[in-house]
Amino acid sequence: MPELPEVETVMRGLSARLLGRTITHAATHRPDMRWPFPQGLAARIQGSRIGSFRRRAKYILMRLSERDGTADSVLIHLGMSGRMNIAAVGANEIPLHEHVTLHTDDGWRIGFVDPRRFGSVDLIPTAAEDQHRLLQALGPEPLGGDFNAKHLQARLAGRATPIKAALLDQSNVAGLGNIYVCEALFRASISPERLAGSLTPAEIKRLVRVAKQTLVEAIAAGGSTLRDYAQPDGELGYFQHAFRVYGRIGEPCEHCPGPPKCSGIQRIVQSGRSSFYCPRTQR
DNA sequence: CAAGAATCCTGTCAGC
DNA sequence: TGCTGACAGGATTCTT
Repeated sequence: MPELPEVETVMRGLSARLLGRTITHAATHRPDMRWPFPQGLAARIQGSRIGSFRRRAKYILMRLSERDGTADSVLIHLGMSGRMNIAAVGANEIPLHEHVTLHTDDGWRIGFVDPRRFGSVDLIPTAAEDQHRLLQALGPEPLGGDFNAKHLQARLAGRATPIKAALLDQSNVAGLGNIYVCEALFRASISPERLAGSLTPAEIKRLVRVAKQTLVEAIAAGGSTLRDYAQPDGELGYFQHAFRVYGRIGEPCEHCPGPPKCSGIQRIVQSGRSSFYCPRTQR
């Protein structure tokens, strides 16, 4: 899925096109994705003006202007394969795997496409956004000041789980996914198999620094384009060209001579997910 | 409680 | 070509 940099990029794309527009028509094309859509979703957002956008972890919050004394936010998660298509209003047929469609007063059609349907859409009161069950247990934003060595140290202390899994745990830090955890661990020269509680203060400090750095660079690149991710306007992110270990099995890492002197980047499976790392430089 | 596995779903690609 | 199995950016829920 889209991890934090991709979600941030999608949110910026939506914001550029939709801010201040009115939703003239909304429709759902099935009753659910990861979870059932809230009752009357389409009818409840139809006629609303889009006031602002916010990202929290890998969630997008589209805030609607006040109606009948309360303001609601549309909570969107892109799951693994979710995409937002923005196009000029054209043919009437619904593209394959488009589950929600919005139309704006200035003639744009926004389609939420998600083949695997791990994504979700909910409608919640803006005033209670962070109390939502999906947001309530999230850890700090990785790019915020609250994600620092002291915080991470406290969260990792005594933990017997691999650091890889600890960083994917959204209650420790919210927004890192498989790619950026692999990349951050490489940059910090820490093996994904190290037990979380065994990291030294110096390593934790380094990890926090390079994780932020990786995300900042990825956002600047417009995210990473793998199979099916694209920005709302169809632009492709290009951070995938900057991957140092992700998907690069057998290649030498940037510090190593590579085969035959060194077997290069390896792939292992940890809690069902691929970890890519260099066993020689990551200890 | 904590850690790991199973689960939801579809598409794509490698190998035979 | 067509079939099969592995794998994919996530995160909850179920087992041990």
